Amino acid sequence: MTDSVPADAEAEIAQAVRAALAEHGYARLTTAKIAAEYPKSEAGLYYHFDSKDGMIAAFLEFAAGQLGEELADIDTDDPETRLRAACESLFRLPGEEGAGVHVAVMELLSHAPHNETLRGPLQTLESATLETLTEIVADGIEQGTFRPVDPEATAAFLLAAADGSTGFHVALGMDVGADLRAGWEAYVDGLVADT
Amino acid sequence: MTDSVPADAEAEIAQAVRAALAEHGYARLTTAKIAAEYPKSEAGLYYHFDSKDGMIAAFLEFAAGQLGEELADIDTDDPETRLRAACESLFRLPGEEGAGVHVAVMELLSHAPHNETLRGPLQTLESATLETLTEIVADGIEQGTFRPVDPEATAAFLLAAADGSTGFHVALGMDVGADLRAGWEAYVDGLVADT
DNA sequence: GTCTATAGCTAGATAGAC
DNA sequence: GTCTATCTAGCTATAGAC
Repeated sequence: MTDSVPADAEAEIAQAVRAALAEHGYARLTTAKIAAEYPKSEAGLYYHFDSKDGMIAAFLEFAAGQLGEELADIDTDDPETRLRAACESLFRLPGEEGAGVHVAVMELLSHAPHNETLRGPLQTLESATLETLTEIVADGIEQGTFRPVDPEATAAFLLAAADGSTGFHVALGMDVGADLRAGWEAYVDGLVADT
Repeated sequence: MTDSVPADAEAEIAQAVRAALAEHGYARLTTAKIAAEYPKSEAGLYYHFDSKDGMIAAFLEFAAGQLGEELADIDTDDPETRLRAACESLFRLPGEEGAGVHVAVMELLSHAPHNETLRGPLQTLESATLETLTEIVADGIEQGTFRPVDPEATAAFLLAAADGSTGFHVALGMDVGADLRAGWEAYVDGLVADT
């Protein structure tokens, strides 16, 4: 309970990776840039990790934990409320607090086919999110809140839209933000059963 | 009309960039790898372009042209048919013909916030696609085929889902492919006005 | 555990012959 | 226009002092 700020070294490095990734992007990420976001030296990184990829994997584990907690912390049993809260979290725009993680994950995701080390942690992260969304939708159908859609397909489509909105948004700028929000809200509206 | 195979050098290099990008990913893309997909030497690349970024920008222009043509070639006036054809094209899975372009664009898209040179061409490409989708939806509403949704929001959401499905899919493997297809088909079904 | 220094390598880009 | 050879910078990772 004493990890208020001085977290352990590995967690600090995971944070440094997140910061460096958000600022420079994966393609330009270097251990020197990670060290620049880390209070200690570049060589110090290698005391805690064997390689740069190891540091990135540590960040992914941290990100998976944070996203999982965020989704788990939604404090309601109502499927519609839960789904809307999950969307708020997944569609969070760059610039809003916590969005750096999405941009960073998105970068790594697009590089996953070419990097075996990152593929595992990324699959874990995406699968967990997908499962949570599927559960929410399935619950909603069972309770009669949602129409009897295909839960897997709905969750996959929604998560794809969330992942895509991050990249799409950073490329085009803020002016699509409102459209994207209107888009997912309308999608969720369409799931709700007509009473 | 003699450009059947021996296209001009710049087009050949754009193709080499596409191939190298698909195989190695943006983060590991080097001029040596581009040259490996190019019939001539690495130094030859620099006779036609000033920098590696220039070569990538040339690929993006080529990709924009190809995607634009693909969408323009949809040979019908029926908005529903056009939208479904556009989705077939945008949601094309890795492995299917022509999908390499989507993966490559997706990689570059995620790096756009950190690279000014690529941002312009990418914005052009995504804006053009967005505009086409918006038009199709707006036409459909006007003709009474689609419900009176927000065309901009619908197009943005759909394009985000398409962009995301590429990255999402390559990270998780083929088993979400069917869910993603079911997802976008259900979404389009939901747009069609009840007669 | 953390540092400075640096080894060893590979990248992007250029020089100059042909 | 295309080549081979190479320059210089910047990268990952390690050595060895403290």
